[in-house]
Amino acid sequence: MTKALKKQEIIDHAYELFYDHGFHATGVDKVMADTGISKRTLYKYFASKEDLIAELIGHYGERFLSTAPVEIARLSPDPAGRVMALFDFRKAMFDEGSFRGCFAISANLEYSGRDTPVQAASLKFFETFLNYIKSLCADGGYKDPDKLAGQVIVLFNGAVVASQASRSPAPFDAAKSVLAMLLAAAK
Amino acid sequence: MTKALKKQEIIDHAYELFYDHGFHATGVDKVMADTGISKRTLYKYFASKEDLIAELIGHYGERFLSTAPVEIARLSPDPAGRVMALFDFRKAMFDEGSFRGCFAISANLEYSGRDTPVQAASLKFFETFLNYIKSLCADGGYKDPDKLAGQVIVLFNGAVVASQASRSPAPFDAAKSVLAMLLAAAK
DNA sequence: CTCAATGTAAACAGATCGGTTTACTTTTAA
DNA sequence: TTAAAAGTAAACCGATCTGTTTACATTGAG
Repeated sequence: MTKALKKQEIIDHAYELFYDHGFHATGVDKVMADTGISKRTLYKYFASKEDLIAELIGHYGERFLSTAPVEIARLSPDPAGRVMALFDFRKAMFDEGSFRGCFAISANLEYSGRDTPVQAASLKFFETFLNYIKSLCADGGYKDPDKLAGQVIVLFNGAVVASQASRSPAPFDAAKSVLAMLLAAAK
Repeated sequence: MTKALKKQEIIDHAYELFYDHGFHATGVDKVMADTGISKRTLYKYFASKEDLIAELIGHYGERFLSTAPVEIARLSPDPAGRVMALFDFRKAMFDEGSFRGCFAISANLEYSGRDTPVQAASLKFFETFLNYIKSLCADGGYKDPDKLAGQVIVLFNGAVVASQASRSPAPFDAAKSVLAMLLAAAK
């Protein structure tokens, strides 16, 4: 097995464990056991637990960018409808139980207040995500797409967090009703 | 010192520690040492660490309800302006560095996916908070205050989380601009 | 004054934490 | 074939985790 594959294997297992059980609550021993590797190997690929988590956030971002745009374009062939489709996309994942909240938000809050690689990685993700929303707004032909994107991301984060906390996709409906107004005004 | 005072002392110290350093990252030993009590005393007042955290969420809610309405009424003598004043109230705390995110959201996310007293307590807080927003909407004379409150809380949570993650009050401005539209439409 | 309640300090339990290191085996590529 | 690279298992480090228990001191109300 090549280096890259081994590393990817660690990432895949660690990603699921941290996502499901939290960051401080999941020890590196669990990651080792789950992946089936020794501690030495783990620390050959990652300098520290926090560095591993930072890389996982990058992995989360890449996964999002490689799946969301395709699915969103499928949901709305019309570019103008894709901002709304972003919300439908996430809501659908909540409905089917495959969305467990935003990995980057969860990581950021759990390491909140400190300066760690985790903070840097999550801030980078937020920037990437905001840029994606900006592109959706611009391509949709909306006025002042940068300002609109800033409003949309707040709405989106609120829906994600509330859905995760309440284990219900209902907050997405409230968010979508606000978004509809926002989009109508920016048409 | 009476029972109630002793318990309150534990709560006060534990509240600060968990707020600043996170829940799993803060051990009960730290709470003991900081409060200046023995482990036996701690476990006399609280059955477990998770029960302690659940009570802290209740404490967070009480603290909010005993301070926010007063300050918000001061910020906006006109009831119609108090929904917006809620956002100004929190934004001001971010500006002065005294707001560290929502205690209940942080706790809920860190214990996400499991069924603990922490979940129950945070859900109860969200309900209390939503009811407060509903009362602000109703007293402000807005149409369909229950629906409006559901939209407002999503917006609010999004601003809180984004501010905490980015350590900037800027998301509150985006949220406020959306809220202004929302309130205008519900006038 | 006395006795029960409340507190303390500290040992103990068994487990886990992140991280390093040693000794040995397997794989892989020249 | 051989030597380097990469892997393993496991001991070790010092610290921490939640929670229980024991033995003793303080306190306060009747």
